Amino acid sequence: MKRKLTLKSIAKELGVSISTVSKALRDSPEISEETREKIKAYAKLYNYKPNNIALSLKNRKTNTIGVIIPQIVHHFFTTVIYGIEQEARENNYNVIICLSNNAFDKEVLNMELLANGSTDGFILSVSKETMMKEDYHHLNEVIDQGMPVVMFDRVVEGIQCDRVLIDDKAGAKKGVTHMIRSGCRKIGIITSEDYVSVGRLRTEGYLDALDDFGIKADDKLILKLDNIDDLSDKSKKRIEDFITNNDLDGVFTVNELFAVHASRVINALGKKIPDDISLVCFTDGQLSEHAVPSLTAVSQHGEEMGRKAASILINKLESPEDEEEEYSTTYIDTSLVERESTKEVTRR
Amino acid sequence: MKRKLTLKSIAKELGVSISTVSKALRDSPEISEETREKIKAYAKLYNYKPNNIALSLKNRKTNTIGVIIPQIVHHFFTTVIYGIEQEARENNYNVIICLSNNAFDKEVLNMELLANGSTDGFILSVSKETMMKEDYHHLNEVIDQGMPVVMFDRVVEGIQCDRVLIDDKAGAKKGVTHMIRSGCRKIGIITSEDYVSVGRLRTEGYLDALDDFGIKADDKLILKLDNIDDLSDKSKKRIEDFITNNDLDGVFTVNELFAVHASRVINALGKKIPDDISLVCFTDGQLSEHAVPSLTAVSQHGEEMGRKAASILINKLESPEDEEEEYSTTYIDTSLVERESTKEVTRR
DNA sequence: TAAGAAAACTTAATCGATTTAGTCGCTTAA
DNA sequence: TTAAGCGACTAAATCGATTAAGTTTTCTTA
Repeated sequence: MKRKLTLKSIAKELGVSISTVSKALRDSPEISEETREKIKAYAKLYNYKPNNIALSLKNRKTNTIGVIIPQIVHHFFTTVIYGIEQEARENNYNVIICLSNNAFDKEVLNMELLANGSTDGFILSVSKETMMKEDYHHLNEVIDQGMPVVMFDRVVEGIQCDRVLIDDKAGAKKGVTHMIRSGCRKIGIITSEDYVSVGRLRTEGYLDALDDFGIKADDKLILKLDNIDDLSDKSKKRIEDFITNNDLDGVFTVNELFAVHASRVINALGKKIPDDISLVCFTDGQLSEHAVPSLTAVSQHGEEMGRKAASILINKLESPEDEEEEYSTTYIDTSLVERESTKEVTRR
Repeated sequence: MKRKLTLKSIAKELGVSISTVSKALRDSPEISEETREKIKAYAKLYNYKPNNIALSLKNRKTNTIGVIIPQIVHHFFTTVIYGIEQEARENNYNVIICLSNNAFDKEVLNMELLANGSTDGFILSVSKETMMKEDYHHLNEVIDQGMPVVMFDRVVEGIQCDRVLIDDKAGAKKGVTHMIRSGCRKIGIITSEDYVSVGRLRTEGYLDALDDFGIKADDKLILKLDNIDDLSDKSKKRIEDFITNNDLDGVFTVNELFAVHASRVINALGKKIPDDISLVCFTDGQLSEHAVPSLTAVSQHGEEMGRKAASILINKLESPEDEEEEYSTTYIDTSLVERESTKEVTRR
């Protein structure tokens, strides 16, 4: 096992000082052509690579972005990470990913951990528990220490940071509008409790769309489940009852999972999608694409979101410290992917 | 914006030396009770946390595991990461995740990057391109530098490292055996070209199962697609032809995607699952669970795999350096999840 | 030819922590 | 009386790199 090369070991081997080696490798004009070439040749031959940790310490800069997300086992987040990765790589940044598992304590722990020198800034989507607790001291702490934070998707108010959001309201409106245009008049929504911001906003979009077409909203047609990330047996049951007991001609859901189960229930009732009931969901993932029938979905463009968040963060990191602090909110547009679960809109 | 506390700033504030502060915080008996209490109180009040980067440099240990995977947008890998995360957290390690995107160059780049001081060891699943190229110099390099490596899922031979594998062959055999027991006699397999190890092994398991029941294998019933991670239009077409042109009563696929498309094709042909054709796939993910009909699947236990890989790596990292080097290969068992796409096995 | 400049290096400080090897004053035993 | 011993600290080296501030040595040039 050979030990890694360091400036010191190279210096010793070639009989020069450490700083000569360092300068030679960085093409300093202070070092003679001859010495420079010799050192560079040696370094190349033995594949010298500077130690990142030492550089981070010296420069007080890690060139690393910390990403904290509720859960990775979620297709949307994986696409966001992919976007962050891309943008980071292009700008010579690394990415450290930590999972909060939707738990407040773990989110706090992770942030403290990464804040102690491991990262220059954060990109995060707050956990559900944090949203319920409304305790953001960990966020304020790192911001206080001068680390920029960019929140995405699940954001909270009152924090000094940039925000990148899916335009949930407009997206939901887009989906529901499509259903109305294709002929639906009694559209139900399967959403989450209001404390999950995305649930609330998507519900608003749904109501907006109805309003635009002069359709009166009906509370009975709004089903609020308590967990947007899973599909518990209890939730399944509630979806079944919801669809069975309301004579709907369209169902909009705030995620794929709810939609897939709705599809199953509709099927079991002997009704046809989309002829009897249309189905549209928020989030365009594997399930929407491959379900039978495939689902018309509001696509979230997670990759673009990740790229945007990373680009904003890197920009903050590279701009002079004492610049006027301003925080932006960016909306990432959604698009509607039409598939088999909706009827065609006939345009005149 | 307040600057982070350092030992230096605390020392200055309290009028003692840096080493006194360090020792006091680590409860050294060298420091008097009184001084110790004073320093600890101050540190607690202002929430002092040591700088991880400095510690890493000093200790030549980062307590970080580098994970390199082909792609995160893949449910199986996300579960593995989850397992790694868990085990790492419990042992006070951090996890850095990097994506290779199935590209050789990026895999090399990532490893070099992380090897320069950022991590103590690696957990990786090699990219498809690396497997095709059979170029493993980047792996040998980090191993040469004394960094332990654990390979999982997609492993290659001839590298000095531990391995954690899904028992692909046994798993496939389990799935196919189940189909045979439930009455299938003409079973086709949709797999990948042989250079992808998991594809090859699963094909072997399929052949084994047939052999056990004295069913003669038929090359025409084996469809080898060239990309196991995606479902290209070309692959779709080949699946369609494969199912249409062979009068199968069972189809086994090496992943979910192939199965979902097979299901669609079978449906379109007007055949019933499982009455006319049974369907079993490797990998128990979202698609198998939520498809209609839901798919009987060979479950891979990714989380267990991740935990195991992390535990092996951490063990290596914590054991004395000069210990006899031995490399293990661990198989993670699979289990069969029976769902709607297969008939029940009638036992006598 | 001697002072000044330029070339080519080396020394040492620094980042933030740990740790070994001192230092200094005070007590205690021979 | 004095050296040894001890308690309570501090100084300095170290991890691996960068860089400002020296130090030589050689070359110009008045």
